[in-house]
Amino acid sequence: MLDLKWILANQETMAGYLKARKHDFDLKTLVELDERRRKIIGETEDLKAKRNEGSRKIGSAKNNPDIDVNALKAEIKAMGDDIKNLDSELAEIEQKLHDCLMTLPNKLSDTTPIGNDENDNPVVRTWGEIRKFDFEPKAHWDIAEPLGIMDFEKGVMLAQSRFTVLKGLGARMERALVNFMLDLHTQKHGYLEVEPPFMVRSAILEGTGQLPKFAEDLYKLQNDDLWLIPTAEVPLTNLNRESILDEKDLPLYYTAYTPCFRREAGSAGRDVRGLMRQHQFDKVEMVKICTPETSYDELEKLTSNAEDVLKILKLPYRVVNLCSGDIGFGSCKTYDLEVWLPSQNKYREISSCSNCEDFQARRMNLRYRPSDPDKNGKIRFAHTLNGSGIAVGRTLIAIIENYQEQDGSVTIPEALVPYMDGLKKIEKI
RNA sequence: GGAGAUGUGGCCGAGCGGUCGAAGGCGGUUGACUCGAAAUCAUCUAAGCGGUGUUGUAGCCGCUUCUAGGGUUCAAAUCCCUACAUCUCCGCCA
Repeated sequence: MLDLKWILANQETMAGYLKARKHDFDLKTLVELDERRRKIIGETEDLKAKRNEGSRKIGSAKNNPDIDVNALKAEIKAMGDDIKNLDSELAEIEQKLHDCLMTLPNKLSDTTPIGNDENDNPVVRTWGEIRKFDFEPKAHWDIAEPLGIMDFEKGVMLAQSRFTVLKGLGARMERALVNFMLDLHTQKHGYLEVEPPFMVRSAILEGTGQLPKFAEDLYKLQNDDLWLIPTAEVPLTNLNRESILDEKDLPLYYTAYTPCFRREAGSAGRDVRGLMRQHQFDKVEMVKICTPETSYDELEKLTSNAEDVLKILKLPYRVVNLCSGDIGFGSCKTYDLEVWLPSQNKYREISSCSNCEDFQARRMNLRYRPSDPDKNGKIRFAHTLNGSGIAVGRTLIAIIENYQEQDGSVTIPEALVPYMDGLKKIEKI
């Protein structure tokens, strides 16, 4: 959510952002709603001021028998209906205004390039040597199934398509990757490990921006106001919602491993084979809460924290800066990390690191008290950032494909060996 | 699931129909003392919205907010109802 006052004062800028995002939005309605709102506030507040004054008079009439209390009561009571009507009209308008604001996307950073789609995302940097195979590299499903570490049919049998069963060393490596990533972020990068609920209330999803606009992407429980989380960003960012933090306690760094649940509505036909696009997948997430002054530096650090995972695993990747047409609803600036997949002969997204500035903080009323009262004594909204650190299933894919051998075995990356009980290779038994 | 108690500002905690946006304490601010620090003393210290005003964010006026949503009343933190949460006891359960 953006500051209504800011939007009204910068309508052209906002319209520019919307155009760059290719996002339809009727700013005029917003302006009109606000005008009506102010008008009614003026009327209702005048009436209330009169009412309060009258009530105060009655209160003081105890020691002043000259005042006709009954007449005053009748007079004030008569105003009650008007106030009630105006208040309910106001509530209706404010609800509409709020609904409207909640569907408005975030601003854009000056450093977010203008573009139409993923083809316009500039590459910021590339890391690692792409391995030259002296055989035709296979797709991960053609390697994993014969090894007995992934079972796609069983996933479908138990649930539906886009579910997979990991078995044996496949399941083991998934768990090893989670531990490796969490250890890295907690021990080397200074994050606090968190295990949050995997289900959250609607208001929590509104806080991070998944609701109200993207309900069709989420799994909702039938009998409760609870949804399965699509990412740990949701519970982590909301951890400090509706509170006022002290600047001296910032920045806050959180990391969590959680499964993520996504309906993948609208992605029918894409990545239907393999582990690439699942309804349920594991992810280690990083979230930061910080001051506006530091949030872009924190984004660089956050991104490099995610890159470290790939560097240590020696997986070639590149970093792209998402353009205005590709960036997410709630983000001002996003770096995507794309890992090299030999079978597809291209880079594929494995992490997404975003600075949401105060967009989410406004939605969840997450604020902080600046420590320097001379400069910025007022309570301000914090900035929030999130990034995958990183998607575990896709890391498994990347390892299997990049570390595959001609005989169908998979070498285990050196850094992961200690997490695999010293095992160096996954082979056919 | 059953019974009872509780839910107040950044935090703790009083208040139980009007003069309460709310005592007191902690924390924080500024000043005094000090070479400096600690201690002590004094001072200020809730947020949102609307208006006015300065135009870079002061001040002033008003409205709202004491878990949330309803209700009673001229008037509610205070009374009533509902929901949610916390604590205690019982039941159930991993």
